[in-house]
Amino acid sequence: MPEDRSNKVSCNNYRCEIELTLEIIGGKWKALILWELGNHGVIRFNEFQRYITEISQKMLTQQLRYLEKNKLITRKIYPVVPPMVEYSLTELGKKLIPILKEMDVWGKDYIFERDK
Amino acid sequence: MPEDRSNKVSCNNYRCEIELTLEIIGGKWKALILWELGNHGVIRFNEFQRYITEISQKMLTQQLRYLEKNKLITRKIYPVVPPMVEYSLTELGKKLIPILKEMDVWGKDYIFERDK
DNA sequence: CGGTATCCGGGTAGATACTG
DNA sequence: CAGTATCTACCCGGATACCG
Repeated sequence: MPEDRSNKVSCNNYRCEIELTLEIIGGKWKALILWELGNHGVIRFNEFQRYITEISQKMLTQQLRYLEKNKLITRKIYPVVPPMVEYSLTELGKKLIPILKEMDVWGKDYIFERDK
Repeated sequence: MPEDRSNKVSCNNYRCEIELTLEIIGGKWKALILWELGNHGVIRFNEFQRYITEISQKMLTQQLRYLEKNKLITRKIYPVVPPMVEYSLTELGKKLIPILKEMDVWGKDYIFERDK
């Protein structure tokens, strides 16, 4: 799975933790997934598809696996028929939410200031 | 220049300001460039190449143009020989630095917690 | 319901050469 | 010094089909 760059983080200098953080929340979907989990607490797979309507099944699965592997979310499987899977934030993942909030605030201010 | 996505930000819902912010600081180099500007104040083109040794000339130019176009940095040209160009943060760009700092802090904590 | 597998196009980023 | 120009490789993400 090419999504998993956790072993090839290009850390050559002291600045690399920003690069690391950006690798984890970067890309088109991961921050949005974390944001929704921050808002709703627990989300099932098909609920994600309703919250983030534009995402494909493949990308959703791929990004959820990436976030799980990097310990930002947990995946809880209920052995029922039909299958039921719930996703939620880990403690590490929860610590990211304030940063996402600030990015949201900055983005709103940016639009306002840029267009003045 | 395909770097410029400012006209095709995929904003369909209320969450899109995170997406917007991520488009602006996302990718491999932009956050790093802003971070260096936050540290040093004013940076010349070839100084960037010393601070961020892995970046190619092409990508540096491309990313600087993108950031300038989106009003996060200013480009000051001195009409001298040899040419001298200085880059610095705009007010909008400066507001981004605290977020980058927090991403740096989160990244360090993440490494620590993840490996426990 | 919650996934996998496979194919495919387009854009990102690298290498190299050249320039005012 | 501070860039352009061009050519190329790779991989991200979309579409579609299938499965336990």
